[in-house]
Amino acid sequence: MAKKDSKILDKSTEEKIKSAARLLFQQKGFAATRTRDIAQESGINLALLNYYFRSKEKLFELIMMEALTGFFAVLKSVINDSNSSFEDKLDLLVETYITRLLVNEDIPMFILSEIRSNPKALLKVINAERLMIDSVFIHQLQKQIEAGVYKPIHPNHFLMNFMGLTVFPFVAKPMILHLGDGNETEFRKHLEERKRLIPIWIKALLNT
Amino acid sequence: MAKKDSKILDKSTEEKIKSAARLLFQQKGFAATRTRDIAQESGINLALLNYYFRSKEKLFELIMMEALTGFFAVLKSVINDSNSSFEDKLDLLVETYITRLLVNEDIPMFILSEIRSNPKALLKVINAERLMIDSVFIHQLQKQIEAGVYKPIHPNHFLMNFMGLTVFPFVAKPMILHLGDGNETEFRKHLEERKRLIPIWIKALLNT
DNA sequence: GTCTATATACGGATAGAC
DNA sequence: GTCTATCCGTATATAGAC
Repeated sequence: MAKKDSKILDKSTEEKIKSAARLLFQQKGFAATRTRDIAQESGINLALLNYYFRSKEKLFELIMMEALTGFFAVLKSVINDSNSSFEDKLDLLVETYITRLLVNEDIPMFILSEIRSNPKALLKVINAERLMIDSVFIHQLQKQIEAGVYKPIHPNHFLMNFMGLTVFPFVAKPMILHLGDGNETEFRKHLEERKRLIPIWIKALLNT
Repeated sequence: MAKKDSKILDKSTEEKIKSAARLLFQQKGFAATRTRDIAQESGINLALLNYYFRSKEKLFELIMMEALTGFFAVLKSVINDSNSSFEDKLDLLVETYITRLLVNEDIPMFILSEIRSNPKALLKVINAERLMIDSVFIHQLQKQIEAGVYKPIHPNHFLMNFMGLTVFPFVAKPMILHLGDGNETEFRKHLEERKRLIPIWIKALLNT
């Protein structure tokens, strides 16, 4: 934001450090990541890390903040749009998230595992609690249930099912590859298929 | 195994250390856990940790090994039992895992996040790859599909759906509590309900 | 087996030259 | 802004008395 007027496309030092930090923090978590490794990975010197970001912790908070806001930006914009139907939102959410996660597979594990050690981090970014449960999305679901389109279900179950089907494969990828017959490419192919399948499945669950 | 002849029920020092280590490693992961904290938590002295387990790493490997074998013991015994039907296995697996995880909620996150940094750890314990995909359980599913009882589905999708619905809530608990209306007790109540619901849902998916 | 004291290494952070 | 050299706290591990 500050010094982004540079006409050159080369990443600034600051950006190089952030990229490396993102990579390492997301792969290994805060505690297992060494600032020295971040420095090396970004091709700069260790001292510059502190010069730009003051401390490992500050740098981490920045990365986590950006990951969280990025992750929830989509969600927030979609689930409270009153111009689209429940079914539209369902399609859009699944499609958008799987697409994004396929280019950045480590995000869910990163967020979930780090939040476990520091749950307050969530509060800063998603100031609104009950973000999902109070959304237009869920209200529309309840309308549909009242109208008899779907069978009754508790919103929390719906939430668990929806997220479970969509993001769990990314969290459990190593295990799934090991238990199943999967190689990397098979895995990605299945995830692509799930963009289409999950909305269908979710509706099936809502009719059961 | 070695010195378990003690007639006293008090936990041995070795066992006290292991309990504390289990607690801390599972909550915070390997890198964020300090051996000093394990010592303090178990009420013994730091030196004893190395006396019994040689190093932090060795202790961790032991804890992880036990977690993995515990986690997969159930799975292995159930999925290759040829005397029970596909549907029986489904019920039993969901019931067993939710029950166990409700008393030890950190296990899935612990396994999944540590495996990410060290995927080879899996190989040691689950020497058999394709454990799931080559099981009687999955073969029975395919028989049912051939018989027209269920619609075709790729085993990997089935695996992702099954695990996603069952274990994801435990992995994402903090997020789910935050996004939903959940307090701790609601959460547990929903998980109890899911013992009954998930098998029904899975069958619904298999008919879609 | 259990403790206190300590060796040793490592990782985060800064001083200061350029 | 960027580097090298270094400080200093902390964490693992061990020595050695009891």
